[in-house]
Amino acid sequence: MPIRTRFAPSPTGYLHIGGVRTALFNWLFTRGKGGQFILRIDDTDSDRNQAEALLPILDGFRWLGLNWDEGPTPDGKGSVGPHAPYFQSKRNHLYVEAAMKLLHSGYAYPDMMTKEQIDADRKAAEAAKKAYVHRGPNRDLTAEENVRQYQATPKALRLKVPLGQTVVIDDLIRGRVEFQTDLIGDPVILRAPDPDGTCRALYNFATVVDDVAMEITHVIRAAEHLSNTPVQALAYQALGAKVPQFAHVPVVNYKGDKMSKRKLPPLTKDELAKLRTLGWTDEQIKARTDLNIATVAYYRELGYLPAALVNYLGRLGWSLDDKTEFIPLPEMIAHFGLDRVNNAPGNFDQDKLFWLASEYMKLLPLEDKVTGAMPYLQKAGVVGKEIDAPTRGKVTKVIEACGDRLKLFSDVLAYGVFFFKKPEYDMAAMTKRVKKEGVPALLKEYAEQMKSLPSFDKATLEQSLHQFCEQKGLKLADMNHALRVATTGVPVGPGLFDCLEILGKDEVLARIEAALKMA
RNA sequence: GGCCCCAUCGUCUAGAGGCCUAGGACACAGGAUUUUCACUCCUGCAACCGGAGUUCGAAUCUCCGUGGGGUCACCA
Repeated sequence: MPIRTRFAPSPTGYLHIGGVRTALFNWLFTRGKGGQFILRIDDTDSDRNQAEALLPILDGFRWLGLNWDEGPTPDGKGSVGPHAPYFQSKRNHLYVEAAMKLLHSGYAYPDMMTKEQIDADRKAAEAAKKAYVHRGPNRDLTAEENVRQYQATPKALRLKVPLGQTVVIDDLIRGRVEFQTDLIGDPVILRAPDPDGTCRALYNFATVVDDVAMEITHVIRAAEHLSNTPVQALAYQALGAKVPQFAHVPVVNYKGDKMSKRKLPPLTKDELAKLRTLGWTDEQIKARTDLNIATVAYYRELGYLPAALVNYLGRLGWSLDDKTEFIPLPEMIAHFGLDRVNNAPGNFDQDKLFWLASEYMKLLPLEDKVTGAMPYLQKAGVVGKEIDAPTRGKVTKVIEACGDRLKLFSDVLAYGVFFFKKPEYDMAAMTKRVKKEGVPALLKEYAEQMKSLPSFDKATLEQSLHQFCEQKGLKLADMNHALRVATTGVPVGPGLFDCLEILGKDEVLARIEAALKMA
């Protein structure tokens, strides 16, 4: 039997880091074993703007390279696969059907107790410091009688939890976990009818019905679902279906707290500042409620390589061996196994992700770096929408000059905006490097010399500056700093001679002149 | 509160009784190289939650604590 796993995101409008990690484990597991990975949309309680809220999730998956064999169509409007539709909101009739089957076979019963009664019982149990275990009176009636009552007055349908049993879950990550059925209240599987007459299923039941229908063999999900598992296992049994293998992966924390998708941490001042330097306006930032350190979109906007995020997330809670950190996707697919997934929750560490991003960037071909960095220059407004050959050529040179300094695509702005617009002078650096005793005169003199240079390539420039310094009895560093700040405005950047060559003679001379006016 | 899960450097992890003086990586701190920064290369800092037990021997097994988390909905 082929391995089939699934990931069931809710259309929330963004792809959460923790969710991706879980999805990735599912995906890796099937890709390594030749199975199928299914995307099923868990939209039972929200039907408004569904496609719109789903798209960012599908886009995120595509960006990361996590493809699905069955699930929604790329536009999020339809379904592809033998078990369509893959939207739970479109599958309610199947849940009702399954619930009716359980009612007729005596595994489920209509609960005639009123909400008031249940609440009172619950309070009484709490007062007595005992666990409240719901058992509706109808569970002791015959199936025929329950069917009759349900047809007369449809109420919420509950699963009849067997008494005095032990449910054993052999979890692929946790090992053997046992639960006593006497502590599990009869769960509602189908709600009482809505005003319009539809009876909607509850998550715990819908999931089981879908997993059975879609022939899911391995349920790999977040550890928070472990407590739901016995109820679901009971539902499988009642349905007469084979219980799948379960694997509960540890949750992802952030600074020690759960990186919950329900309470996304707000952007910090630094993170906001970062986006602003990329050319984002406050309105644009505010409009993107999905931008947040816990969402995939945030890293995408900052110019992280998707391969780095995948590598990072794959290593969070799973290890290949005692030393390997850099694990490209093909290797991860080949070696991933649930047996090496950790039990303890892990903390999401932006530093390590950043480091991996730089490692992947180092290996990226120059052309790809150019393509990846271009949108940032465009967004900053220093490069037009249409990229002509000279522009692309210049950007290529800039990226090349940036070298390993470029860790994220957005770094092109940090290290290279001044190639595309007049420098914004860092006054502290100006004071330190240019407005110094004797420096303006030296700059002026060297500028004169540059005018007569036979060519303005970096080798010639380097040689000429060395010569100049030697004649003047200066250290190269002195002129270097002064020239850098005078021509780029800032104290850090690509190699000086790279900068000068890319800027070109006319621009360099003009900038030195401008800087001297300020000095 | 009941039930369930978890517990090694600040962080991610290796470790399935002797290979552990606890290894690697990120971060951090020093240093080397260098025209700044980045890269690279060295070096350093830094952990088995506590207590009993089992054993010749325990980070590893057992029990009891402690701490953290999850879950107990006609939410997902």
